[in-house]
Amino acid sequence: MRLLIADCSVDYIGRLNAHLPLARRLIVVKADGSVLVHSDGGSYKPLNWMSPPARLRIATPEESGAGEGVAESWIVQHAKSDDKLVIHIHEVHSDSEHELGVDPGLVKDGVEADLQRLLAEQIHRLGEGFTLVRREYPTAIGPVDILARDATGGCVAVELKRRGDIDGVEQLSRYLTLLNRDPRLAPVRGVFAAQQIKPQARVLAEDRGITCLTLDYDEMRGVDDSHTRLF
Amino acid sequence: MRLLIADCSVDYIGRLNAHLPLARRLIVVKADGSVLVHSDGGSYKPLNWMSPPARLRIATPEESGAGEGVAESWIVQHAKSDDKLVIHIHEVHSDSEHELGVDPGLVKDGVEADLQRLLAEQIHRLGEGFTLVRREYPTAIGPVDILARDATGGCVAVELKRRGDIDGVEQLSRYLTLLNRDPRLAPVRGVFAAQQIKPQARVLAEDRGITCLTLDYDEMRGVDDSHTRLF
DNA sequence: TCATACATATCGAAC
DNA sequence: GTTCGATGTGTATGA
Repeated sequence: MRLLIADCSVDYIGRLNAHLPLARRLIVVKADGSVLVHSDGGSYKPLNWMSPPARLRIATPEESGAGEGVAESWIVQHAKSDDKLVIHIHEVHSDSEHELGVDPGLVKDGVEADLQRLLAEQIHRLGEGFTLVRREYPTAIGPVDILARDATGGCVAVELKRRGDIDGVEQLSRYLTLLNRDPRLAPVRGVFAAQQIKPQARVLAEDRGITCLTLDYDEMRGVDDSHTRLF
Repeated sequence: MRLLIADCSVDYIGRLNAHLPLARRLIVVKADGSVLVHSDGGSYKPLNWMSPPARLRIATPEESGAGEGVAESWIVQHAKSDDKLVIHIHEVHSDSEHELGVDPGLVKDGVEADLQRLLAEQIHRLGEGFTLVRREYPTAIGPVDILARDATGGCVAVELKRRGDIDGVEQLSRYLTLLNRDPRLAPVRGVFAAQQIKPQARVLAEDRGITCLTLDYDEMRGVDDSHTRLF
């Protein structure tokens, strides 16, 4: 990994054109050829970048047709498309190279898959007497997150989201339309379950006769003793 | 901006929990308190991060309950939520501070707005004899990208995307439902136009009687002479 | 390789 | 402030 602090102007030419005027910035060149250009603010998204795999070529200012004051021009070419990042470096304030090695990678907990596993194990949270039919119940347009039966044996399709917005309700509606065409299942009720349900999504869901269920992940994880808080 | 190359383990505790085992990484601390943890690969997204505004506090290993070999523990606390990033630093290989100043910001050209402008100018791409009613036609649930009339005077609503997926079809369906309640417009047909339309989206669109139209942005831009390539 | 679904998304504009 | 829509979305997973 190479780290550069430099006064530079940057142009991206590809799916769109984007230009950065001359300013002092951080430039990161990774081992896979990807490049990030960061300012001292914003969030984790760089001002401009090139995705891997890419190749960095250093051109003279004459070759790149750069203007006054350019010491070096970097041309970062994406390996599989015409996307190109051109960095005109005016002045370098810091330049260093570091060996990092391969990263062991990130371990996540609390994503939708975890919610689904917990709700399947704690299916009673849907209501008294509910039983699990199966997770990822397959349909022609994709798998339903959870299929269950209520106390009276009626079929219930559950769409699970971390954050419940209008798209999730639409998705569940499509599944319900399909499932209700199956005489072995119909009538199928819908439950929209999420850690947080947006008001607009709740209105749409209830308008379509879909039940909304807010899930408390911490509480559900508390019941399941295989997890402990990290900090 | 502070740049650190260090052997570290990292934990994010917030909307979910995420853990990074001990390895050598780049740590960037920005002026607004945001922190990025990058490996020497992947893309522009850090392995772990904290969004601004945030505050960095350095704790002793005893205080943070860190294990063997930890020299310093950084606790990065988000200013407006309970999100927290904890970095246990084992060994520092490089540590530097740099003044960058405020960035003048990015100038973009060629996003969906341009695609919309081009299609409005080249409305014949919808079909022979089409005429533009207006762009951003207002409805109660938001503006329709383009409203047009076909050769027979029939009303046509166009939803425009760079990448056409199922969400775009749902969005257009909502507009069509609403527009068809207006007796001055009904019946209104739908056209789903995108640079690339996903198979799943195409199936759903055609199931709902919506016409799909794939747009060639380069060709449309070629007709329009107000754009020139930068490099 | 391609298609699909999820994400600590981020970012900007409209309201 | 919040919500909605776009993003050069990125990333993992499964067919």
